[in-house]
Amino acid sequence: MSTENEPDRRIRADAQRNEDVVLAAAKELFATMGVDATVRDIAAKAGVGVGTLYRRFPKRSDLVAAVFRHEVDACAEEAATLAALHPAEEALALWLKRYTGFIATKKGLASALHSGDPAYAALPDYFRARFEPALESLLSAASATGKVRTDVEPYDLLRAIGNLSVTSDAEGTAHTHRMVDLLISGLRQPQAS
Amino acid sequence: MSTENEPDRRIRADAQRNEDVVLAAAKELFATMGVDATVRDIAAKAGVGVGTLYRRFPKRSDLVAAVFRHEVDACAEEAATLAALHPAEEALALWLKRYTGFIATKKGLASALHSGDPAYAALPDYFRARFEPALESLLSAASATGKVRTDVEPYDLLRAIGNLSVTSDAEGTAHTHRMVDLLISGLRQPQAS
DNA sequence: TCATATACGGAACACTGTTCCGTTTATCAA
DNA sequence: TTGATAAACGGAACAGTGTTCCGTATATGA
Repeated sequence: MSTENEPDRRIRADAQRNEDVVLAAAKELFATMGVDATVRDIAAKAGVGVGTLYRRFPKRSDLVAAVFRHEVDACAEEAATLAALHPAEEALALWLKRYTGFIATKKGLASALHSGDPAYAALPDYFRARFEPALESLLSAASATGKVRTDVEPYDLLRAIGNLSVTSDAEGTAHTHRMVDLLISGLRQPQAS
Repeated sequence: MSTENEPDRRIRADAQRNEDVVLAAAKELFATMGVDATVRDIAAKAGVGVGTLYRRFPKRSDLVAAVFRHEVDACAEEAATLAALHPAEEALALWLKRYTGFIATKKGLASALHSGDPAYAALPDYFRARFEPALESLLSAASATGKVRTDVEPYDLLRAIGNLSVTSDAEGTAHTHRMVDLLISGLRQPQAS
């Protein structure tokens, strides 16, 4: 229901190409200039007109949401990659660090998310739907090795890291990383209370 | 250093009057329409031109900050009033409820506060400077009656209520009030762990 | 009463997000 | 290969912000 696959009408090649290039430009500008980057700047960086951008993303917030979903996907998919390349326990730790990095880049979005804009209403669910299974599989694989505690709910862990990342000012990310390290080493003591 | 008192030049009477009326209009519009209320709307409601408004508040955010400080003052001053009218233990409980109500109206501001706008940078300190002594005196008076625990830091309590108030959606304020009630009754058990 | 520093009002400016529409182009059947 | 045409493109124009400017009005103190 999301992307039309029916043979009725295929999306035109140039349209698809422009959608990709706009997403890439938006992602980069959001990262460097913050979520307040201008629609005009994004269109210019993508090398398209604003009309083209608006055809695919009728509201500015649609573009923000699309970039967000893309980045959630990228981070979630890395769980499988890490699981394939590392021992379960290590993969878990590596992904949690990766996730912490992801959260750190979402400072600007946090306020937008709670802004009541209906365009963002679905994002929290998307966030959970993608991340919870990803962490779940890492966590259960790690638990199976016996070296990691088994009594931790994936969603609690996701939230805990999110809350630890709510720091007001500079030097905060260092603090966050120390606390997350603590959390990870806590995980490594199987079943201690 | 904040408001000129020196006899050099007194502020003109009409200017003072307009400042008051603008603040009142802004306070009401922020309450009813949210912090996104328009500068034009505020000026219109106050019955002044935008130029007049900008003379006193050079940035929109200055106006937001001024209203915020006014409301912090009002809430903080109520601590003394309640202390004069009620037994210490009761005054504490009443003020904490009042404070919870204050926090509830600051949803829209929360995102602005963390937005990095330098106009808001001083607000957290102002918040703490006004509220911490207010709660401190209520708390120590209540502790003196022996009916309230003595091992609670005022700032921790302020923050705890603030965090409890971070609810995502509807039905949230009911939940917040239940949790704050719990907190208050917890305070009433002297020195239990 | 008058000179003047101060303050006032609101048109105009700059910069947003968004819409509109004449022009261009990818697609596909003949 | 070639048209016909639906789809997509670009960017000027619109609407709604915050902010500035400046000619006019007025409170103040001598």
